Amino acid sequence: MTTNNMTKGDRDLENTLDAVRPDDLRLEKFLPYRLSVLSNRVSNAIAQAYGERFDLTIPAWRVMAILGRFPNLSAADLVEQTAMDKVAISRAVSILLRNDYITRSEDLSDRRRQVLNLSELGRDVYERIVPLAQQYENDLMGSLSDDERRQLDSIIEKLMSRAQDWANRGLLDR
Amino acid sequence: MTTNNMTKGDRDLENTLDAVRPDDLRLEKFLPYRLSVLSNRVSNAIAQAYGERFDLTIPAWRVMAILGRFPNLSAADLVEQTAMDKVAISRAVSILLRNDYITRSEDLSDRRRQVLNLSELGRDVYERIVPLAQQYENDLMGSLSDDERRQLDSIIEKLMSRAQDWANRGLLDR
DNA sequence: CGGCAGTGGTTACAATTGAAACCAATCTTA
DNA sequence: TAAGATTGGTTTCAATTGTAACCACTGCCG
Repeated sequence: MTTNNMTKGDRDLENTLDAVRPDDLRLEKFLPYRLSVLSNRVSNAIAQAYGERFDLTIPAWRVMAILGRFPNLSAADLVEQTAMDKVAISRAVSILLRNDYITRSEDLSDRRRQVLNLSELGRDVYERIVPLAQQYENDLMGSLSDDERRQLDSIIEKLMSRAQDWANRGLLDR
Repeated sequence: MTTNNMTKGDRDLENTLDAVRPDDLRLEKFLPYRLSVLSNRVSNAIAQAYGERFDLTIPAWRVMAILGRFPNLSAADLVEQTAMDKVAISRAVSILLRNDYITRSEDLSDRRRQVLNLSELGRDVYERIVPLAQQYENDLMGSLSDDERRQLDSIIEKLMSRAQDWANRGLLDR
């Protein structure tokens, strides 16, 4: 999968959209590219729905989604749960505080920590968004067969852990 | 947007990470979220590889990937091929020109258009990146079974077209 | 105790991205 | 052929995001 065995002459022939060189990269079939396009399309559609209705960014909504299930978390706990970074969490939290969607209280046993929770209002919003989110997901999943749905789960899991490996010890030499 | 059918008592029980309310959203199983995390991990790893070695952003590399297969395209053609927007293309092109990876020439039949091509240098780089890109892809795909690989292709296609529909006529009322 | 390494969280600043305005060339149509 | 509409492409400005520095507090070790 390394060398490119074409002559220069071959190449010169190809100056229309139909010409495809054998060893070229077919971007539209390249997994990282497809993932990125797919993910952006999905995220943008959903971000728009959240944003319009509730003045929430996606990171802010993620924080709510976690706090909805797991009360009394600190920002550091959220970092762990969401794979978002410190700063993103901090900004999301400040949006949510501004909207009165969450409350923040001191942790007396460690005065650096701040314990976060959904407020009454926040829980209301949470309970209205969850079905909306599920509707989007159902709509997506609705385009798949049962078999595909099952496989997708395991596929994502595998790809995710492989990509995670890259992040730790980089791929290749490096 | 007011009611909340849990009692306060219910809620107070749940202050550990193990507590899960039945109708909550499980973010870690939520497809849009997983796609986003996966795509970011993959893109970041690859962006780093391209960037370090060749001073290329991902958009810039995408432009090269298309020009490698399809010579003599204009920026507008690239927009069509890549699903990137005008501005992103324009910026990518200017990076590539600065690096002497592509050439730009007037289209005499329409003096608004500028015809783009890989330069000699650009083609060299292209031919070195293609195997690198394929190596990343193979590594990812390597974690899947043959069956999964086949399915993934069709799954992505379906999800993509569903998400595309959203972009056109928005999901739900709106 | 007193210092100092590590943690929780925010702030400041630079780089990236997106939206809209913009300029120049072309096309349309009267 | 002149006026307005359209297209190709760039620039500008605001919003978003990432990185690094930073402050306050805790915990550890002498």
